[in-house]
Amino acid sequence: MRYSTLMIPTVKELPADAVVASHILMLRAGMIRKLAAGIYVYLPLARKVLHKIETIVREEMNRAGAQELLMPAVQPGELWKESGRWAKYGPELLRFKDRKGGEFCLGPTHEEVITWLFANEVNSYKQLPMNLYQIQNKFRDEVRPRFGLMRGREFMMKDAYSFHLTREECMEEYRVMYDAYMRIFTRCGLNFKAVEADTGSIGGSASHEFQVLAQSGEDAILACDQCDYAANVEKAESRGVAFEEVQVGNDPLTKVPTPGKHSIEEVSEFLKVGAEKLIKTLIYHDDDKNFTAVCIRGDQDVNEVKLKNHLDVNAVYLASDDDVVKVTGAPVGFAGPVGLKLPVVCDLSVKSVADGVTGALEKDMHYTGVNLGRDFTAESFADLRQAKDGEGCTRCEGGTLHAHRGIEVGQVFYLGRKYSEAMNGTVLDENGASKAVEMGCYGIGVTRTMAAAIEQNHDDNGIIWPMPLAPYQVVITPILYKEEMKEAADRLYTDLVEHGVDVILDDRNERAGVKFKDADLLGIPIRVTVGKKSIANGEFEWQLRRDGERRMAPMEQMTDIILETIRKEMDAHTPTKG
RNA sequence: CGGCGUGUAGCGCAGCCUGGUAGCGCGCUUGGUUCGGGACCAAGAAGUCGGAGGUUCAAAUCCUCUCACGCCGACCA
Repeated sequence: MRYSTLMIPTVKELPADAVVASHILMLRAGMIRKLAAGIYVYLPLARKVLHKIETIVREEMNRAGAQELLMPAVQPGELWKESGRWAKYGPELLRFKDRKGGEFCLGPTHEEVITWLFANEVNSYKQLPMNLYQIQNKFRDEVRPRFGLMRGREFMMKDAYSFHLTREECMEEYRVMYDAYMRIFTRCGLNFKAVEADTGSIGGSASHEFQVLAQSGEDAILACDQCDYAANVEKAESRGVAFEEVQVGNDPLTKVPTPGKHSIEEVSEFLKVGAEKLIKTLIYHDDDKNFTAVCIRGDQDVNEVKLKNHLDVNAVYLASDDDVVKVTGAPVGFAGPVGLKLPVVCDLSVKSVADGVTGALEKDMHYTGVNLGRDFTAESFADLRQAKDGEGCTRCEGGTLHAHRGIEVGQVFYLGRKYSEAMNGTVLDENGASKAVEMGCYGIGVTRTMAAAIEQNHDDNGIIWPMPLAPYQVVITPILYKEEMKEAADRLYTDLVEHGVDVILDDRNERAGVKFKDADLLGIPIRVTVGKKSIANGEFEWQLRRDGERRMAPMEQMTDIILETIRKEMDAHTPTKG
């Protein structure tokens, strides 16, 4: 394309309300414009990148045997009531009524619709397995959209749903999708990790997230340096302070005054005992205000996702100050399991505390010499603690977990029969018996993937696209678009176009500096500079955006060199045959 | 949802405290000189000062309400 005909409104100044690199750079490079909070227009350059991501996604999904379809963004509330999510999904579900007062929503995801379709159209086990996907805009009314495309309200997503007669077949498909995702993100040229994850509001029981590693990522990940174990911290396990056997001491249970000391640090310092001798007691409640006391060693933190799963509730909330007073009889800071009239669940770390210290359910008082089993009992034990950087790996010998930040660009779920049972997703098996099918679902945030690619690939001058995602592979920059420079640039441009290269000819009547700055900002991987002196020597000057190093090439070889460079760059991101 | 903040030309901002002609930079248009890392000169176009109500002779400026947007936070006893 000729630059002069393209709509690429670049801007020099930093956008006022953008914070992260991808947001700033997409605004500056003329890729996106905000229409409303978390809602963006994708300008031609962004649309091209999205097309490239979509193409990779389609190729790999098709290769894995999935079929593309397209479902409506507008969905009847009826379906959501049937699945139970009309009530459960919360305010993120954008609801509205049609003229007849019928309830609808904008689809944040499509389990309901796909299951409806499946229930109506598929009747026999002979039609299984089946995997259907679409690429479509989703709407989630996020509490706080932020960081440009990283957390938008309307965003492009590839969502796939698979149906199987047995759990085994479903898990097999899960593995196929996992592999397809590995190939997709590899082909996108991204540095990413597949990590074990919690299943969240979608439901189900097995899940991996695909996280693009970047400092600005919203997710925290722990990954082993020895084996391939990696998990979202929400889910991560570590070899930490779990004890099989309860440690019991001999000190008597003693009530001691601890005036005004309510934090772990304060109590620890005041009583001159380490935080690992304290048993922290936190009061949580669920949506129905059922209270539970959670005990954990003082130097550890509760992982609320693990707690939520252990209690098998929709959500857990730390009790308010008032509620704490109501259920423990003492202000915040003095809760303890001894004599507490609430169900107590303990993290495994509590077993390691002998002669511990806890709140005494009385203002300004703590107990010392507290022993599990002797002074209090737990209703249940579970791994409820937050795993931390530097702790041991539970999956291998000697491995250590390290923290990373990640941007979740994809997730695969094993759903089981959650939706099929709720919505008549059944087939007849070979014995003629009706069976609810096993389902999996598999998502990729297409627009977020674009943002993540920029987070991972940029410098002070702009974006540095990996070749597979670059909106254009080559930009030809004539110092002046006239006379011999124009002729040489035009010839090279025509030649590259004929060879199928995605190329921009910067034919604008701008000074060279302007064109260079824009080329860098847009992040085009290869730039050919057409200058008077070099073409007088029969040469083009060219460089890679990645290293900026200037190279010279005989004019007649330029096309071949570019084709070869593109090929190498693409090969570098081609997954090994599998 | 809570806290803080911001809405003035397409973008970035000043003006508001102390009411009285709406301004600067970038961008845009026209002409000219330039031309290897965001040129220069000259002349222009462009704003219901987020919206509604109020105070006042007079409101971008003061008051009330409202909308939109952004940042931070969402509790570890």
